[in-house]
Amino acid sequence: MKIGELAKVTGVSTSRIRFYESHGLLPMPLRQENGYRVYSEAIVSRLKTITVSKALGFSLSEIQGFLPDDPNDVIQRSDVVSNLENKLHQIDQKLKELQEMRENVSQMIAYHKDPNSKKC
Amino acid sequence: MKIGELAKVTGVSTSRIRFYESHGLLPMPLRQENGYRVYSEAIVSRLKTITVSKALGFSLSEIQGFLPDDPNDVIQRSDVVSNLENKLHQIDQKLKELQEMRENVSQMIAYHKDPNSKKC
DNA sequence: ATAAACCTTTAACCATGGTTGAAGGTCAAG
DNA sequence: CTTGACCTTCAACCATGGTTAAAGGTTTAT
Repeated sequence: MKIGELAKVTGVSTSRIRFYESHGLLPMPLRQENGYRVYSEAIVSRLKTITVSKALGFSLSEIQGFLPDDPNDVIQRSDVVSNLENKLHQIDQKLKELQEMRENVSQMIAYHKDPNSKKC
Repeated sequence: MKIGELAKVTGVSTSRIRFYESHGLLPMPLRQENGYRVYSEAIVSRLKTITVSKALGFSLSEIQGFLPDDPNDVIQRSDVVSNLENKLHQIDQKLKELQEMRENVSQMIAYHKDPNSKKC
């Protein structure tokens, strides 16, 4: 498929696809004779993974860190596992921070609803 | 106090203080004859509020939204509460997503450790 | 054959949240 | 009176995550 179709099926704009490619999140695709990019199906799920990860608050460089270099490489086991375990650790860290944030905001709400209860 | 001292007591750089001022988060301070900014104590807690709010994940425009225009004014309760409740909702949403991602990554690790167990 | 719809690259622009530097004024100490 | 530590403004720069425009080539349909 060409870039326009990939954009359509993934909901990611063509400019963004090229942006991701230039920043190393997507591999350099094959080209047609005329220079048009040609994509395989593998790229669709990779792009979706990027989109989901972004929505979860991961930066592009974080995403780059845990995606395999080659979207066809499902199994570079040791690398992938250590990358994923690393990522899991980061997720747990982020969860902890977010939970602390929730606690703080929650307390701020309580305070503002009843300022007499406690000083902040 | 002058800007340097304010920076020292709040831990916020002078450039950042001027940046906040130019972006409406801090009111235009009085000036000495020579043009130097002069701050009162009230600005210290406002700056600290900004710092804490930022740490809680609020953007500068969100913070601007719930800080009173005049740092001597008491923050309007209803505004703050609804802003905070909104933020709490966003945090809960993000927590949910992050927990889902944790689950996914966790499963990916299990898969890569034992590829025969299940297809992904 | 010509328009539209597609593709290419490079460069500039946008917002966010600042920092850094240049060019200069002011103030206190030696 | 000069040095250093402050202060001023304004403009440029940085990273992040893109979009938009310019200038052009290709493909498809009428």
